[in-house]
Amino acid sequence: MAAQKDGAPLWERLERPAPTPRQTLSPQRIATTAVAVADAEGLDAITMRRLATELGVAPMAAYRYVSGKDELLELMVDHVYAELELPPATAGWRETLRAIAVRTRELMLHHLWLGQLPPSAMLALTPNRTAVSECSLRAMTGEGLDPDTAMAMATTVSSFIHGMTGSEIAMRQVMAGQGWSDEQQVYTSLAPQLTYLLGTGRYPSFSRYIHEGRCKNDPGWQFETGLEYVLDGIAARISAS
Amino acid sequence: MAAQKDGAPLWERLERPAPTPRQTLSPQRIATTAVAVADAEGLDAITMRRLATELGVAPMAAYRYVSGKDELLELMVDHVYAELELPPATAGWRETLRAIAVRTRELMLHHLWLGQLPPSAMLALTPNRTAVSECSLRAMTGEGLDPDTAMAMATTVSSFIHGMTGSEIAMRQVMAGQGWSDEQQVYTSLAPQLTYLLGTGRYPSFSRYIHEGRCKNDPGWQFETGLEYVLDGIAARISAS
DNA sequence: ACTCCAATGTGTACAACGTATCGATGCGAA
DNA sequence: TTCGCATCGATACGTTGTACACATTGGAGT
Repeated sequence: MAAQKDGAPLWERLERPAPTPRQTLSPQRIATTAVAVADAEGLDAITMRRLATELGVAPMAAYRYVSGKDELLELMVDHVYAELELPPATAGWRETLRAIAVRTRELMLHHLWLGQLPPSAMLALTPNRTAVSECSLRAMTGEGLDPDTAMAMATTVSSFIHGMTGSEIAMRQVMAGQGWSDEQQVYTSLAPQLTYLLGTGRYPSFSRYIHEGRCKNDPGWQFETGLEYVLDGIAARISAS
Repeated sequence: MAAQKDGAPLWERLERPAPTPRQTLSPQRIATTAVAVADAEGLDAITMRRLATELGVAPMAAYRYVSGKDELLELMVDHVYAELELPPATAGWRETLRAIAVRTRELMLHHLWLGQLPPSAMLALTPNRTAVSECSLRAMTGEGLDPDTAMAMATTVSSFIHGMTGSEIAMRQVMAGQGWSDEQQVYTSLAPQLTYLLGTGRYPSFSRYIHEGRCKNDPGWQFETGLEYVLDGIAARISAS
């Protein structure tokens, strides 16, 4: 618990003036370099030691600013979510949710490690992340919905985003881990698994999709198609009330 | 690569007869004990060493059956997905998808570690897991949809399931990590973060939900409500075609 | 201008992890 | 019985997160 001189949460500590102007280290610098490393080499490259060397500093130095690796990840999450540009308050609920969905997916694809976060960092209540929830929640309550329904709708879209993009990221991750660059190459290099399973003849529909599907290589199409399904379902409930 | 005497995938190796009847160890026994440990103490408790002591065996013994920790996780995943009872082929697409959704959620809540899997295990193509995909895919193709659309619809529901249940699990995980048992206690013990953020006044809609929402403590309601939204959206597309 | 003290970064250390390597052992075929 | 191989044991290495104690610094109060 080296980081907190009192019990205040990370974000409150962050907003009061820097304790001392001397520092070669700061939460900002820690966050940006950690994000740079994670973007370039994946989440596994994020090591307290690696971070320290990257900062030109002793292994334990960063512990003055984050209480441990979990808080480091929270810091990174909040840092990248600042990139996400929120739609204006004048936009309709559907445009708002769609924009947030598309941009969240882009954000996650720019920072693949967002798909591998441990539970604590996954639902960490960071300011910039909460701002996104606030934005979609406001869009729904503007339709005159009660808070519970509004939240359920926003959460539904959010769950779809993270589920869909999460598996898209997992796919890329596995690809990158093997050095496969082409997505078609995955289906042929994953072949030992795939051809065996399909060869059992127990998965006819799945097999048919593999052989006849045309959009296998386009996660973007799957994402936007599915997103419209979800938004349609929500729209039906709104117009019905 | 101690596990494969040839390059065959895990599941193919599994189905040919046991190499030798002597063994005190077997993939089955490894899977069941590993799942038992993970269920009781979380995924972090799954250690090759811990697994070995639990099996009453030397630390490296299990490497004879799985090539590493990743394959161990795949084995565990496939093992628990065998529990999932699939709806009959006679059921309609909506009943099929709903049943799979509800039961997948139950499965994940019975095995919380399913929400924390690394990317490789997350999208691992295991037999029992593929059987689930096959089932929902068959339900959709039965509606006369082309393979791509059928897959997009099945994937949409699947993404919703994993996104929603994933964050529900993350919540429980954080609770369990702190020893909080009551869910109401989370909202008051998460207070340092929450009250600070809400105190800034920058999140009015979010704040209103926290204070006025009534279903905050019922993830089951959120799940089933959101699921109906998603299914409604899909139904609209099916009847429109 | 000098002192002091809290804030800051350093150095060392430990337990636990995944797993490579090699040696011991015991079963089944000959 | 003997051979050979599948199986399991023992030991070891490099890496991880982080606890702990120490050195250093720079500004506030005298």
